[in-house]
Formats: sequence, structure tokens, C-alpha cells
Amino acid sequence: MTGKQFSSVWLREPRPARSPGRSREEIVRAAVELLDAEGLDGLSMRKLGAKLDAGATSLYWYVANKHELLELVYDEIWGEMTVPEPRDGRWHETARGFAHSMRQVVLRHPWAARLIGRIPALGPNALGSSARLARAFKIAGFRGLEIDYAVSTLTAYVFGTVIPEVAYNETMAEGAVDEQSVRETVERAVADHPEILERLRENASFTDTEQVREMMFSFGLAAVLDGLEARLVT
Amino acid sequence: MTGKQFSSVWLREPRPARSPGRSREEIVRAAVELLDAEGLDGLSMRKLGAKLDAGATSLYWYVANKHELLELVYDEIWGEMTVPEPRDGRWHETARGFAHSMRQVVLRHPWAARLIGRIPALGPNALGSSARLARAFKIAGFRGLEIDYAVSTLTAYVFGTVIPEVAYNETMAEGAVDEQSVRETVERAVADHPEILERLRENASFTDTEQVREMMFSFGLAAVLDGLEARLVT
DNA sequence: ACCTGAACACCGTTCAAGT
DNA sequence: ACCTGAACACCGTTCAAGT
Repeated sequence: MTGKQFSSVWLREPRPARSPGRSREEIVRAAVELLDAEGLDGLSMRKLGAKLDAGATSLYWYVANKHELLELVYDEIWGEMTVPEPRDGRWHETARGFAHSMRQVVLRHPWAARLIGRIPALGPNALGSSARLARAFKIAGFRGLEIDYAVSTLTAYVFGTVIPEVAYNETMAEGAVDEQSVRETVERAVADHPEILERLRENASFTDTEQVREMMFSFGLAAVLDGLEARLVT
Repeated sequence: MTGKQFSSVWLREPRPARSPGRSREEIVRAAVELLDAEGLDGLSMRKLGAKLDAGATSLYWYVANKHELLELVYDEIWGEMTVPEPRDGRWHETARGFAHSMRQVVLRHPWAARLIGRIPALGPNALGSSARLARAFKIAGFRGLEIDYAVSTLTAYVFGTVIPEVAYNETMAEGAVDEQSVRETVERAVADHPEILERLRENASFTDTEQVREMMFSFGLAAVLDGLEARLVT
């Protein structure tokens, strides 16, 4: 009924940065710093304003609302990812390079995990990466819709892996929670499921999480790439 | 320094439901209704209290904080998923059945998408599903850590696919946004990337989204299963 | 044992007013 | 053109007080 329009920062021209005063870049940079330091819940318009020695509401001159701010910082994240230039017959390299890079970037900026999917990836950096990824799959031999399918499969795997990883890290980080107490917790919760419990115990996974997770990520990634390869041959 | 403990609803005995008054189940049921009707941002302790004809803060008798409430509703969602009983040589069926079921459940309860990864899946329903899934991969022939790897790969793919799907739906749903305006928006944003633009145009994807997304999901799922199968043979 | 209302410390956003 | 403070309508949570 309302007919509310779909809107995005990327549709509006940014206010031209004239005087050396506040600018959109400056705001985004400060926002990323705040996010890195205090997480997604730590970013408020008031705090960001304060950090910039400005009134809380000054920001609304540069940005229509908080969602637009999030769109901007989200694209910033995409800018940190590397997508190796696709070369003939080496699409695995492009895909693998992108996957590892994206994972690292999100692990470095954990707040980004909760933005994935929630914020449309329509910024220049996100589009650039997607386009390059699509090119790699095209060179690989995918056609039409299947190019998108392949890109989506890859990014879905990376997103779906890294989101829970970050969540786990955050649970751990909340004021020096020790792994021991989590382990006990999980063991108790899992007491009714002997298979899970058994595997928890036999794993070194609780003493060497990061390494195990790296292996896990590579394992699944290899599976996804193999599976895509198989679709190509057919 | 603080030594804050990891905590979860699943570690505390629930208050025994004595009188026919409020109970944890009742609260959870009301919360799910509220979430289905108004989304994750629509759930507040005050509104939930009102819905139950109770003061906003009465809920804190049954639940330590909002996070615990979210743990409860999240496990409710896991309870709606079906994981076909694994049978010899048919692990693909179990995996595929689970994948489609989980996707449908999250599409039906879109708020759950933002809970994935954020809320630890330690409830009885989540653990039950995981255990059954693990059993299927064990029967399939995976060993030790690889059982977990395989489960994680599968769920990562499903999560990573469905989270952006839901986000897209929500963007569309916000007060009758018409697809036409989104299409124009995206086309403009993508103007610098002829390959993407071209593919957008050649696709029927914008006129028949749900069907295209079903195909996309099945395509990627098949790739993931093939890839896991390949890891098995080696 | 269970429920209440007042209070605290926050939010995002609007808007009339300033320079 | 840019920034401000006051105000509005919300939050989650604590706590002393009620029954």
C-alpha cells in the first residue's frame, strides 16, 4: 500500500566533499574503526558522531540513515578481498584465492559476518569482485545461468562457513571466556548423543581450533570446487 | 579479566511449570508467533509481555535474558526440520532431504536467518539433527574428523544460500516494493559491469525468481554432494 | 513462587533552529 | 551548506516492592 521504494546509497550521488570538513570517506573510515574496536552493536550514530567530534545527528547530512552507513562499510570490506585475475584453465586458483581471502577478511572484521546477506552487495567493490569471479567461471566453460549458479555456490559455501566461525569466536571473546568451560558446557549438552560426544573427544579440535578450522575450510572448499568441475564436464 | 562465563539456556534447568500460569513453552510459542508476524526486530520483551497479558519484565522469571529466549526459539526452528533416517548406501537422500527441509523452514521463518551462527545450536532439536546427519556420513564411509567436515560443508552451503535469499525477500517485502524498481536500481548499479548486466538481462531470473532460486539451490547442492562423494572415494 | 512498575542507560530518527 | 540540541518513540535490564 505504502509503495515504499527500494533504496540504496549507491543510487544517490554522495554530497560533494567541498571544504576539508567531514566527508563520506572520513565517516566510513571512522565507522570501520569503531566496528573493529567494538563490534556491530558498538556502532551507534551517537558514538560515531562523538568520535568525529560532531553532534550525533550531523551524520544525517552525509547519509540518509544507519542502513546506508552499513552499506558503505560493507562495501569497504569487499574492497579488502582479492580475486586473482582469471587465467585460462586456472579458474580453481581464482575461486580458491577469493574464498580464502574473503574468509580472512571477515575473520579480521567479525562484524561483517552479520552484514552478509542483510546488506545488498551493490557497491563498486562488491560488484567488481563478483564480475571478476563470474568471468573466471565463464572462462572455465560455464554458460548463461550456470555462471551465476557457480558463483553463488562458491560464495554460499564461504559465507556459510565463516558466519558460524565468527560467532564461535565472539562467544569465546566475550570477556575472556575460557575454552574449558565451553567444552564442559557442550559436553553436557551433548550427553544424550554418544556419537557426537565421542567425536568431540577424539578430536584435537578443542585444543587446536584455528588449525582444525583451516583444514575444515579447505576440505569443504575442495569438495565444492570438485563438484563444480563435475558439473562442467557434463 | 572479568572471567565472564559462557552460558546457555540449555545448561540451566527450566523453572518447573507448576500452576497453569505462564510456562516456558507458552512463552516460546508466543515468541515464534510474534517473530513470524513482525520479524526479528519486531520481537521485544515488552511486546512479548503484552502479548501474554503480562508485564514486560515478568519474562525474566523464565528466561535470564533475551539471548536465552532466542536460543529457545532457534531450537524450535531446528525442530521443524526433517532429517531422513540414514540407510545404507543412501546418504545422498539424507543430505538432500535435510538441505531442502532446512531451506524451507528458514524461508518460512525468515527471522531465523539472522540467528544462524549467532546463536549456538546446542538445543535438543539441533543436536538431534546434527547427530543424525553425522550418522549418515559415517555410514557413507567418512571417518573421524571428516565426518564433521562433511556435515559442516553441507550446512555451510545451505546457510550461505538461504541467508541471502531471505535478505532479498525482506528487501522486497518492505511495504510492497515492486520488483521493477529494484531491477532498475540494480541495473544502474551494475552499469559499469557489462558482463553482469548482460546476464541479468538474458535471465528470466527477474520475472520468475522463486523457480530460478530453486534450481540454483539444487544445482549447488548437487555440486556439494558430488564433491563430498569424491572425497570419499579417495 | 511469581509478577509488577519505576528507573537507568541506552537506541535511531525528525525537525526547527542556528551559523 | 552544514551542524546543533531537544524531543519522540522506542529498546534490554535491574531492582525494590508487592502478592
